Amino acid sequence: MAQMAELVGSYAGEVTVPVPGADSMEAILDLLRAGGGRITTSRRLVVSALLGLRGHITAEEMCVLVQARAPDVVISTIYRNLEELERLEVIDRTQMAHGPATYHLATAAHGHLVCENCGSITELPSEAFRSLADTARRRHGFTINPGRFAVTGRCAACQ
Amino acid sequence: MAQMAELVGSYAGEVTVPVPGADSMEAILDLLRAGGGRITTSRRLVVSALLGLRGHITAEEMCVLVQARAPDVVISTIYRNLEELERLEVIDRTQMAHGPATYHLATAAHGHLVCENCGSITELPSEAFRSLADTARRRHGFTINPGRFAVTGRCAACQ
DNA sequence: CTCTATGCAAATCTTTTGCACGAAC
DNA sequence: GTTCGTGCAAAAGATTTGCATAGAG
Repeated sequence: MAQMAELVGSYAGEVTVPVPGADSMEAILDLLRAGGGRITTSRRLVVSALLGLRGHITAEEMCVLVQARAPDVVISTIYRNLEELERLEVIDRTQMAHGPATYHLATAAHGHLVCENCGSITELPSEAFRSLADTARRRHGFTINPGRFAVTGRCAACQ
Repeated sequence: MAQMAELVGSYAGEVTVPVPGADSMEAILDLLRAGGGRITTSRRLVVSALLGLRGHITAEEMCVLVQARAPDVVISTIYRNLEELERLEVIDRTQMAHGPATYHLATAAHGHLVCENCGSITELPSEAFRSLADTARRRHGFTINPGRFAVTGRCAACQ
């Protein structure tokens, strides 16, 4: 998030296209509208909950939050809302070891993909490191620091 | 266990305890026997299937393989066998995005955890990078190279 | 008015669990 | 003989789907 601010800060303020993920209510609603989607109460509440969240959330937890303001919303609607937001790349879905999947805004970039060939840098959300971090901790008691190291490989252009 | 894995490289070849993962039929069966476990037909077949496998496998796929030789083995037994092998750290379990979890031998180490503080190096199985690799490819068309970069952080001793 | 999203209920898929019996040691 | 693992059946947990209707544009 801090890194993100740094990198984004070098642009002028004109950019309205959310890259890589939308992070404001209006930007996300516009994304939903873009493909003929409609803005419903449940969608507004789901997006609102996501924006007011620092971490991840399960579909069931989201359902509880949404139902606090719209009791009639049912969990299958929550799943459909989250599925659509994932399709739009507004959120990422992470399958937990045993329990349910968790969802989170796809904005905060913490890791970096560095191309061995052209040196280009691509930001990667910290959630992408969750599984790696879990394995390192569980098997070795090692705490990784995704913001500190570069993940090397070949970018799309240099394959 | 975690500490042992870190130190393995500095020992001479006398060590017979399989660290970090067992990779031969007898070594794994010994591990099962160690805690009072028993060697049954289904366990033998599950271990055999794992050893003759290059990649990952789901519980259901494993069940099919085992049933080819022992038709009466039921899938709950497969789950229990896999759970036990995971507990013994013979295999790793990876929860797939949507479908079922997959299991694979925890032997091949490809990545490295490097402690920022003491510089110690711990090997990490390439499977630990699966989720990271999938995200990088799916979202950015980027192919990571787990063997080439160091994952930094704090080791158990330097927390 | 048209077409999408929702509520509700049921289905599906994966994994877990209780229990009595059979097998390993 | 004791203890552990298995088969069977049922439960549990998470997610998806069909369908009629309400609601957004």
